[in-house]
Amino acid sequence: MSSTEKNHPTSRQTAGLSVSKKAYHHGDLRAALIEATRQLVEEKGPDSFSVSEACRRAGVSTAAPYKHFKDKTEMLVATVLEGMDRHRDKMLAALEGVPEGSPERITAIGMEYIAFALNEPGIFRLKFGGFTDRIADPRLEDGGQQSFGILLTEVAKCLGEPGITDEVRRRGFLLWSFVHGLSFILHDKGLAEKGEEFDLHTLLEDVSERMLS
Amino acid sequence: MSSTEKNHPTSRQTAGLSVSKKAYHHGDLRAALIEATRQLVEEKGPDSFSVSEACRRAGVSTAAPYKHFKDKTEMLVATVLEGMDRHRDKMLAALEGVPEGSPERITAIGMEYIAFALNEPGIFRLKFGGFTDRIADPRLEDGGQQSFGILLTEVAKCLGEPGITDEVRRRGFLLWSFVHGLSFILHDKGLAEKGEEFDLHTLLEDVSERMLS
DNA sequence: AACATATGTTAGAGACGCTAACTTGATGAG
DNA sequence: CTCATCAAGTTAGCGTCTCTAACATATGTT
Repeated sequence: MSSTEKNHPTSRQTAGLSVSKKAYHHGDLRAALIEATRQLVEEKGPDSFSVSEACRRAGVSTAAPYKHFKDKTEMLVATVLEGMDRHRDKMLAALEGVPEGSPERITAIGMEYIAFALNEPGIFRLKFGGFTDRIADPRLEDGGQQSFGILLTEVAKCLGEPGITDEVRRRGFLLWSFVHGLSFILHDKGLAEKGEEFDLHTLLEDVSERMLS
Repeated sequence: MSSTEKNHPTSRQTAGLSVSKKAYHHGDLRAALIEATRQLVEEKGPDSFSVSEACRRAGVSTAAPYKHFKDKTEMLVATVLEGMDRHRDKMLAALEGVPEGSPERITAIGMEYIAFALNEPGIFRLKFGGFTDRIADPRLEDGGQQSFGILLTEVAKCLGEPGITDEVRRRGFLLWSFVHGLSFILHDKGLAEKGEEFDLHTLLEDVSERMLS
């Protein structure tokens, strides 16, 4: 996993926030709290997460986070954003070496989408499970659009379209819906119940073909 | 509309018509609390829901619910179950008058699924957004299986298969994934953003045809 | 009428979110 | 080097929340 050491300035902030802060007492409490939050969200589930417990894990007082985050919600949002970054990077990495314009690129994105839901169910749920519904943060919106944009680009190439046409957008939307729903179902029921009944890769290939033909 | 619930001796009856239990102090506090919970979950969102506020709305003390529910989680689960009953009934009602074996029955189910996500986003999120992930309640499992079963029955008839064969299960699973994902996306982004870009009924017809052919 | 039980109440413990006020330590100016 | 400044931590405490314990009362059975 991401070995966030105290000396490494690994806290890559997304646009909009102040520049990287230097190490004072703790080192990089902001990053440490995000990591603690991520762990707890995975271990106990997003509903059972508490700021206090994250503080205990980070070894600071319960008031410390409020020097870095406005409130609990912003702390979770920051953790979600960090997860979205990783998710996007992994999807892009999954495209490496796969021939341009091949439908296999679509399934590669889908497989990575599903993998994220299964490997990081807590973050997946925070990102897509409705937690962000009532939060108006442009960074959340941008992250989602970026992921969708990656898919649309591949769909356009697969269909031989010159760019993001209406037809591309429509097909992409259908594919996105399917993969999104499939991820949720697998996330809910677990790989054991449904992942063994159907081979995921075959399933994705099947759907990609149906949607792109 | 009958609640098909088998009760253990302590908890008598869910809300509904066949109230074999007479009115004591309140009348039917259990049903009142479920209704208050449902309202609050829709108004404030599941995350902001508190038992205390439901008590205020029902006009009882904050300790009263614990005579009817083990804890906050069970109170929310009861509310979700009530919503699942309504959801299932509405899906069945949507099939009335639609010719047997026609793919229109598939789209009718899908439209009702989506309608639930849009009309009752709070309950939808509680049911599918991961809240029930760590809760092992057979009634939750049964409810989901029932809805899936309705779809599978229609898929079998559409494909002309004798029963729930492996192929039916596979096609149904694909359709379910798509509708599930579509509901989530519309739930997230709202009908304004995506529902205007694409006509939902046409979208569903399109996908049904692709999946069933 | 008397009793047992279901259903409500008040009081309070313990956890949590968050704020106010104080303390500490790194940094840069002179 | 000294010191003022300010970021980043601390403790103390308020209000709210979940849930329990102990008590009070309605119901309906006998």
